[in-house]
Amino acid sequence: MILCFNCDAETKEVMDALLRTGQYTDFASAIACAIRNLQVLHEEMASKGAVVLRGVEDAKPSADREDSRASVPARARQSQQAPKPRAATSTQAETRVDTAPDIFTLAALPEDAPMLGPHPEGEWSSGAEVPLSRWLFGQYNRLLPAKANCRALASLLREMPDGVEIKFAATRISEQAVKLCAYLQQLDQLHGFGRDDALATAFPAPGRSSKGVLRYANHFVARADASGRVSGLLTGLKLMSHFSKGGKILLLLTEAGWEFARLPSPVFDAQGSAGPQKFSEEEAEFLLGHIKANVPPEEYAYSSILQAVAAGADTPDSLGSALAEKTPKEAGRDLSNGFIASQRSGAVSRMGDIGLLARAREGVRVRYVATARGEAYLGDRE
DNA sequence: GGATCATGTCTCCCCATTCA
DNA sequence: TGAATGGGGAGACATGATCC
Repeated sequence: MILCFNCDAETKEVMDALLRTGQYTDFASAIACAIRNLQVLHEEMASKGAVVLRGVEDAKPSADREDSRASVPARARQSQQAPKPRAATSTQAETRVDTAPDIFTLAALPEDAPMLGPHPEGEWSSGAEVPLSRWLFGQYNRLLPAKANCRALASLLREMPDGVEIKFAATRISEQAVKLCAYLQQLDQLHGFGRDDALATAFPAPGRSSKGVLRYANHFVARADASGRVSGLLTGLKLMSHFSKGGKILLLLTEAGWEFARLPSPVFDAQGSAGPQKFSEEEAEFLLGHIKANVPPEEYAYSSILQAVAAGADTPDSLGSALAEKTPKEAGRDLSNGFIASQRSGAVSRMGDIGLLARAREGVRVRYVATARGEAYLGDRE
């Protein structure tokens, strides 16, 4: 895109000086950076009434500083040393976020329900046996982003009550998700969460390639293909609905998406004291009930995996083989082992988030174990 | 400290579609 | 009709955890 604007000699000299620092490749990158900074200033001023610039030392997590260690529980102190944070970068080192960004908090939601979209018609009826290739895409590997994005979409609907344009929503929410990731990484470090439990998994890490942000936008918020077909985690879980108007695709929450967004979150609403739970009991029960009633592919995935595990297919390889053998085949399609592993791993991780299945590590090997909730889920179905 | 395993994330290739 | 583009999917690579 090409934009033109008038600029006086003094401003031109400032831009030349910025380019001479070597930190910007051209005028466009310097201007883009300036506009982003202006946006941050506006948001900070709107929400907090002031902007505080801090040095890198000040920006380190307080738990790392000697004077605040006494207030950190012993278990958490030990665990701070155990897990290594994801690839540290200069940007990450300077990022300190005490709370979830406003857009993900309960306070950002409209008081009354926004206009909601109809429950999307699905291809599969309740109780259908869904081929592995038609389950939710395995790279939708966590459910916490679904909560975050329902909140964020509800927040955007306050400003745009007639529907949020899909590209705007994807861009805006994924940018905010980078800040959320920084906050969640801090919580992971504080609580000593390893890979299986990390809250920040699936969110785009700050300071890394913009492709991670794009991936988050496409996979976890929404994207439309050339034919206008919308995909993504929220669509797959029927928490979001969409419609076309004036050549644009607009997004709305479904009733389930709105209800899910409204439930208090132990992660996003804790204001710096978030505990180790991803979902409250109420959130987990709500999501599970919604999936059982309204999302046949996910319901079938959960029950197939729980049945296979109960029958002894409780390792990654044996579970993959069992699923490939026992789930229906899609005509004219052979699945590679890699794709089966991706589908299996994604579904198992989502089940872990909702408390149906746990990974038990025995040395380097993993066994899948149904939790009490998982056994109850299977019992209810049979 | 190297090897191994499981999983998460990123990149690239192939193919279908669109455009000139 | 060939070039350009975009998306889906598979594989590559990175990371964390553990064993020996």
